[in-house]
Amino acid sequence: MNTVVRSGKRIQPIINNDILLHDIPLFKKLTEDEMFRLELNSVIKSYSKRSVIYREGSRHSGLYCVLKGIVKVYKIGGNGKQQILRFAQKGDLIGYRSLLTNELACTSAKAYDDTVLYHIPQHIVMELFRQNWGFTHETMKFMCKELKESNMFITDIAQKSVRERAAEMLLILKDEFGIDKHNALKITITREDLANMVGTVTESLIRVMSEFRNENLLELPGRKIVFRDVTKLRAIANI
Amino acid sequence: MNTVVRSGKRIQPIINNDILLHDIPLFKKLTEDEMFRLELNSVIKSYSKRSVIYREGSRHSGLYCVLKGIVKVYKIGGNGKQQILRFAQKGDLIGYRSLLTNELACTSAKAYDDTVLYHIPQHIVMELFRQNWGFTHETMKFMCKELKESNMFITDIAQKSVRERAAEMLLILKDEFGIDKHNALKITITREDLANMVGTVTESLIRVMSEFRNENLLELPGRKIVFRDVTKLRAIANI
DNA sequence: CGAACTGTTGAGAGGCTTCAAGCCTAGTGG
DNA sequence: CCACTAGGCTTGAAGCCTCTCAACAGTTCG
Repeated sequence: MNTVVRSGKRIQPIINNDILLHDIPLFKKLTEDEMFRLELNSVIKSYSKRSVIYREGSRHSGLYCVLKGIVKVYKIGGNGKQQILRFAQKGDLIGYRSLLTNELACTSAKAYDDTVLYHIPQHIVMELFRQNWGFTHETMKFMCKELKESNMFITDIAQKSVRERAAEMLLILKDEFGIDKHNALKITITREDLANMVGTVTESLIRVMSEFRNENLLELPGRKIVFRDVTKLRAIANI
Repeated sequence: MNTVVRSGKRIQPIINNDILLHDIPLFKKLTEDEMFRLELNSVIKSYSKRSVIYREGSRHSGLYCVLKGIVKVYKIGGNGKQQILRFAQKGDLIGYRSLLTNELACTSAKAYDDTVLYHIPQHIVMELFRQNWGFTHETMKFMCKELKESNMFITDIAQKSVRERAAEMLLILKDEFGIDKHNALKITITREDLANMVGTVTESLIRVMSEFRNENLLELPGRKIVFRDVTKLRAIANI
């Protein structure tokens, strides 16, 4: 049974049994030997909330896999405004684009929670790609998922109103991060970040959220977002 | 020297020396044997202008590579409006997403010109992926290019004005399809399609184009688009 | 406890869409 | 070859959605 305890260059003492590589579909494709070589060469890095993992325009040679926490992946527009492209969580890959193309990063990534990443150096990833098709295929499927979501998002942002997009984004967050027993979204997100996901300004997003509250679709106690009528939200989102 | 003349199932007589597989970077990665097997199993398909190649929601088992012509890849939004995601031309791949994930197509593709495609059946592509890392890597790099462009486009469409996006899109078309000796865009594109690329309605796009003409940045004789001041356009695009 | 950040609401301006009407042009059929 | 017609192109007017600017309340954290 492989656990990160076997990891060669364990630099952080955070690792415990909550975090197991074999929980992650991608790594299930590896043989015991490959796994051993991987762990011998990879590094587990932890990031405290709000710390930057990499920045647009920087070079980072390797692949990151999220083991724990949430990573915000975003781009800065011409006017300095953030556009959030996705939130990556356990099992998700980040930084693979510049790995494959040897270009500079075209996005930035920031820890949204206290986050633990698995960093695999470029030559190891490339070696695995060469020798293990299952691993490569799994990575390609992940890329496809992102492409599909990008295509959907481009169409939405070009054609839907802020109200529709906001409803849709709330439902996406609900699907990705889940809700607790009180129907409250598990991820805590600021209004500004929600606006930066939806592709609008904070004030507009707040206005729409207030509408949703007045229509009894949401409750908004403090920073929580509680779902009260998912069916109607889905109708508004027009998915 | 491999040419398509060697192709096994040559169903169309269109093939001539203009179209050579070895012109395409992706296929340069294949060995002579792989190339032979590829040509033995693949089909060259031709599509007349405006004919549909595949439709959103359909299943198409295989990979298409554009040999000649231009393919419009788009998505239909909730209101029935097209959002153009990209134009594929010689050497570009289409339809690889559903190939890798075994899902239904999430976009539609239509021949924009008289177009010739190379269709490789799924099992052959998968076989090549397994055995030839160069081929796989080339494909992954292509996917990365699309992801990068998607990320940029999402940020632009969320943050820039129609005027800025229109200028940028014209410059992108100029880079991708080139201009003739009179500085006219080589691709002929309707105002509606331009609007569907930019993510706006036809009327708004036309108004912006008229502005550009009045500011001596463009000439618009008939259906042509002639560039007169690329520098200023670039400034407006705010890249 | 106070500073800095986040959330909220209002008012006003402006960009973009919608609807409507007419012109142009490319392709078709007689 | 020409007339015709459908589809593409263009402009105007009106109104709505969204953004901007501003002020203030609430919250968090050192």
